[in-house]
Amino acid sequence: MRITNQREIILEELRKLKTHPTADELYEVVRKRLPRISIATVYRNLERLSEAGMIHKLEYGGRQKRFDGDISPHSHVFCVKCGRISDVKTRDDSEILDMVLDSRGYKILKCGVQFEGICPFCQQNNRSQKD
Amino acid sequence: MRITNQREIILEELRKLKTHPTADELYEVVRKRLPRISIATVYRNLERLSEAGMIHKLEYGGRQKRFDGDISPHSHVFCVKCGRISDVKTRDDSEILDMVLDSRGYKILKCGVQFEGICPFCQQNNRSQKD
DNA sequence: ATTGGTGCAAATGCTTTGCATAAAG
DNA sequence: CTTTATGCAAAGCATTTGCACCAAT
Repeated sequence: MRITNQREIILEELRKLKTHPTADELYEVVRKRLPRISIATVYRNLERLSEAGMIHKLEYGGRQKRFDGDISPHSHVFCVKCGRISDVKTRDDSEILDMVLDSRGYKILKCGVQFEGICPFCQQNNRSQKD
Repeated sequence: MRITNQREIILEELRKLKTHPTADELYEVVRKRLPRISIATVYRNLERLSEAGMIHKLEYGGRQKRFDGDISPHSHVFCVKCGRISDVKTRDDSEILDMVLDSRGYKILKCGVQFEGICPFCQQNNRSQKD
């Protein structure tokens, strides 16, 4: 994979953010350093980087995809009100595969626990940040 | 929730299918019984029914949502090649919440294990059914 | 009678693509 | 010099919405 300026800065900025940004949120951040970058470039690079396993693509709640520059093993909670995603610390992940009794002939490549809940902000406000 | 003909038949047909259909796949099936039904009605009802907990909405892989008329506790595998979703039998689900060490102030509403893999069909063909 | 649901078509919103140009190796 | 990536604008696709009409309670 060719190292372009755009690719480098996208990765760098994503790694700085702890917010699991959407593509357009990251685009706004990257734009401060590369004002002429296209949103298409951001999408294309996030795709390439996640294929390469250098970042994680998070798909929750049927909304916008979110991206995580931290690829160390951890789980996520999705706030059903505002769509925010946060980290969840859990015990060892590998126990999960031991739970499988019948996978119907699938070759299982990966597994993960996904949580849904209400984030601290929405608990206080009893409504969404973004709705 | 009012019981309309459309709503009844959508639920009935979804419960018959073991394939975790997308909204448009279900639309094609329902259309055989209600030729004048609109895809919007299918979407609206799938939404209402899943809010009511009568069906499950499955969101995997950033593709089309899939729906499951079987709400008994079970997990799913998503085939990364063709997008098919199948059931996975696992041991008791409640152990998962016990795995949480730190949920960052979120009130956790639900949790689930998600698996990704290659379905038997794609293993044989070494390519996707739909690509 | 009143509320909620439907069908249709148009709109939305996120994401992807075609194409000509530019940069990387 | 040969890929591979970029920027731009347009297209794509799943889903949602506005609105007038219809049906269920």
